[in-house]
Amino acid sequence: MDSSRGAGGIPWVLHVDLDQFIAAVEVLRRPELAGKPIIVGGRGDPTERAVVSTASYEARAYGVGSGMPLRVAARKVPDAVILPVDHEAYLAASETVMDTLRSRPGATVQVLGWDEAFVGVQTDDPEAYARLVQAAVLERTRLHCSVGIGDTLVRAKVATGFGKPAGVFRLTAANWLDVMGGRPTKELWGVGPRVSGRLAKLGINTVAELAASDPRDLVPEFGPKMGPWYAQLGRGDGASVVDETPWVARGHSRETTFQHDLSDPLEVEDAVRELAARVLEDVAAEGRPVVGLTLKVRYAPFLTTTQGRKIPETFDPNEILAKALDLAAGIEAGRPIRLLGLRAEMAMPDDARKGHTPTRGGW
DNA sequence: TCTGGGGTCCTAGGACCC
DNA sequence: TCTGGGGTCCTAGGACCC
Repeated sequence: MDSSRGAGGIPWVLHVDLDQFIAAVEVLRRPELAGKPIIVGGRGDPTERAVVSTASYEARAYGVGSGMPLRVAARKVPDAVILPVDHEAYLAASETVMDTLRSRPGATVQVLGWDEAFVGVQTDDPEAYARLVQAAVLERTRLHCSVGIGDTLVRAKVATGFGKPAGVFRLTAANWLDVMGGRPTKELWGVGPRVSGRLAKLGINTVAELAASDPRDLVPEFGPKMGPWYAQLGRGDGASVVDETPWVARGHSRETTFQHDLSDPLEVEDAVRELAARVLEDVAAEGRPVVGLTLKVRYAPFLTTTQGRKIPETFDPNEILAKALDLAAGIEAGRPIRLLGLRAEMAMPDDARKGHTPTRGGW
């Protein structure tokens, strides 16, 4: 979008990713934890239904990782320090990091999450620039980060993994296949276990095989958009412009996993009311009308269903609550419920960033 | 290993219209 | 009567990311 800013040099994409971010923030305020296996998740109680948000490298050595049930993690690392998630602390640290990235003249910054961002910059020495960024972030926040350098967003993102921890790695069209070609497709950003399994059924197991595939051959399996997108991903190609247009939320949702499955309809209704109140708080802060509602229900043990409805634009909390309760009337009576979720979709402003690239989860 | 919480986007199929 | 061919909107579900 804007490649004319800053000093001379070639445009590069940097992907900056904080190392074990959440665990590192916890160590900053409790230095005595340095070097110990730290697991952050839920309310910090390993007897509850919750999962791991982040584990320190010391805990990862025992096989603990993000998304693992807290109970299982605690069993694997008996002497782990288990801490509750503290969103505010991570958000504050994140904002300081992003500020530091933006403060460099000519840099465009696209935030992907608490602990990572793309930085667009023009320079003849991207490695030197990356080291400057690392030093600046370390000085300002005492946090270490790794930096991937690429000629596309995808290559920069994938490159970061080779730089961890606290390193720098460059991936371009010139070395993409040398580095990635022999690796399984699952290592690509946007290819998970399902898609890699479906690719394998087509005889495509490695990145090189995906890169060499004809996009048209993937359409019957993946559809007109995702088929060609996966082929492009295999080559590491795609967008190369960092888009700093502020992100606009499409909607807000809240969900709760109950520590004990709910069977009483009155308890269910209370839970829906509470979810609605929390969702409406977030929506009200946006100042945009609600145009749709979706209720998610997980019946024990794991059967999840969703029910959604478009609604006429409204700001009225009572109306929205009434529609949410309407949806909840579709819940099967007497069947134990493990999770309830409510999502409100909001009207989008005309100038919001469009999804010009089919990706999920942030850009 | 018995699975959070907050997001995004894509796809398929049905309804409906001309 | 043995049954067109789009186009659009909506909903449910799937997949992935941090």
